[in-house]
Amino acid sequence: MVWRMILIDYKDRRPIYEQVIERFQQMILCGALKADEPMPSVRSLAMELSINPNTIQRAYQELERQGYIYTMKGKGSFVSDTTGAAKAKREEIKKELLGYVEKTVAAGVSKEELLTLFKEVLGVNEGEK
Amino acid sequence: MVWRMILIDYKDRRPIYEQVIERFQQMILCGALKADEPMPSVRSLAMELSINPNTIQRAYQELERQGYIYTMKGKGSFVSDTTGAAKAKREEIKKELLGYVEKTVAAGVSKEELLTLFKEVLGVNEGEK
Amino acid sequence: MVWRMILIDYKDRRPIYEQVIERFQQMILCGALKADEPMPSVRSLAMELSINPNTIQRAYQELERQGYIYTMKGKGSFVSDTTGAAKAKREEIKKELLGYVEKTVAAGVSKEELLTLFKEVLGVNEGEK
Amino acid sequence: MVWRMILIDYKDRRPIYEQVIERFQQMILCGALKADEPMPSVRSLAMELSINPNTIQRAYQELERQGYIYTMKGKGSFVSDTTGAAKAKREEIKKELLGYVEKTVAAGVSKEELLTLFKEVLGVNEGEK
DNA sequence: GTGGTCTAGACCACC
DNA sequence: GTGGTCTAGACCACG
Repeated sequence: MVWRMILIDYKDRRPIYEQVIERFQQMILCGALKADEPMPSVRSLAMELSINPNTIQRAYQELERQGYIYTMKGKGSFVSDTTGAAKAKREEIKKELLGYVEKTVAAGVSKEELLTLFKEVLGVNEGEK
Repeated sequence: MVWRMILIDYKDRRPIYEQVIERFQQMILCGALKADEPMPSVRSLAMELSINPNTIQRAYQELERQGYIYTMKGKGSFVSDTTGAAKAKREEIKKELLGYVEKTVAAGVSKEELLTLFKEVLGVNEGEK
Repeated sequence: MVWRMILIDYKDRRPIYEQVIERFQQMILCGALKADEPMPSVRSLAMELSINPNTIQRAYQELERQGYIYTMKGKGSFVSDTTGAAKAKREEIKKELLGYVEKTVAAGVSKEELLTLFKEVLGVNEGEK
Repeated sequence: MVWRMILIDYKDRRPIYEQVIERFQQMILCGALKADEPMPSVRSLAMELSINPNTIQRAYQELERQGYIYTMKGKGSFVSDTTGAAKAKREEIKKELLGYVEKTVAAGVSKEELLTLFKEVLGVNEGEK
């Protein structure tokens, strides 16, 4: 069962359903969940996570709306083909990053300093020829 | 009047008082507001932003609790000396960045790709001939 | 219902929300409220004490910030595990005591006299034949 | 000038006039200020402490009401004879202590533990014969 | 049902 | 004038 990879952080300020959505997005985009693979049923996942089924239901609805999964009545939900969605996701990341950088720079951190931080976190040494 | 720099985004999901807090944190950390400078009074700022005084009050209390401002009863609130706090803030940014990068990588974006994005956003051309 | 133990003293100069905070701190630290036990809901406690829900809400937020309780959105607030916090609290008490003793001594009361007072109040007869 | 001993703590939550009152009470009770000695004038003390004269005025009024000083029109304020007041003060301390101890015990600290703390703070070794 | 945010308006103590 | 507290009542998101 892959679903054990879904972890709820109750200390997180974000609602549970949003955490579930994000986790599935990640698993689908990174290829851990392949296209047309079946999603766990709402009831079973809810039970496994000790969460209200309504919450899972809401997450699935949103995932379907965003095109990550599709639903076949009476059969269940399945992973969509998201080869095209990856590009959209990258644009989203860019946008998010931009907003974040703006805030950081506004707080008085120089761009050079920020870049150094990025490299440090990513573990990239560029000085090597 | 510097306070015109406080802008409320009603489309933002975050509560108003949190936006106010963040904005003042930025202005104080980047040096736009100097130590011992008076903050606008709760009532006046509330009126200027067309916001309830209680909301501003709450933001100020949190700013005081975090050490960004201090208040003298009957006189008003003033900017604290935060020369030392800047370092703590940078550590916080680092942590935030780390979490963000983890999420992005989890979604299937390679570290190299991410670094390229960073440089693009920061407008830094490093390897350039 | 344990909540009847919360008593508001309107003659007390301190604000209501602070009294509520202190009372719960005591009950949690002395073990009257066990970890993971549910706190009364904001609305119900407010009604029982004939107090505005906002005031209780403020107390709960502060208690959460101080780590005495945690809250699950839509479900309620619960008592945190504070086995470690007890030590910190004792240090705080020591500090408070020190300040108090300093003031008293500054007013001209001798240390010996003070100690006698302490014993009297605590009901301890130590040197007794 | 003895008045340099008056220190205002702006971080203290208590109002300034109350701090002034307490400080003078201490100095009078411990004998630093003798009976019939002149108090500093409202204006001069206000100027020295960079405080609004109204605040000093209020403190003096309260001190007079409590019998610590007396005022002669056109001449100024003077320290009262407070040999009898010392006893009253001690009773007040007892009461304050009692309330404090009650709170501490309510928080789960044992009486024995508290007494040990008291001795430690007071620097009294009683084990010696 | 729960907690979280916000408004409008009031009263207080302090300076 | 200032900040601090409280009330009454509303709306929202969450489970």
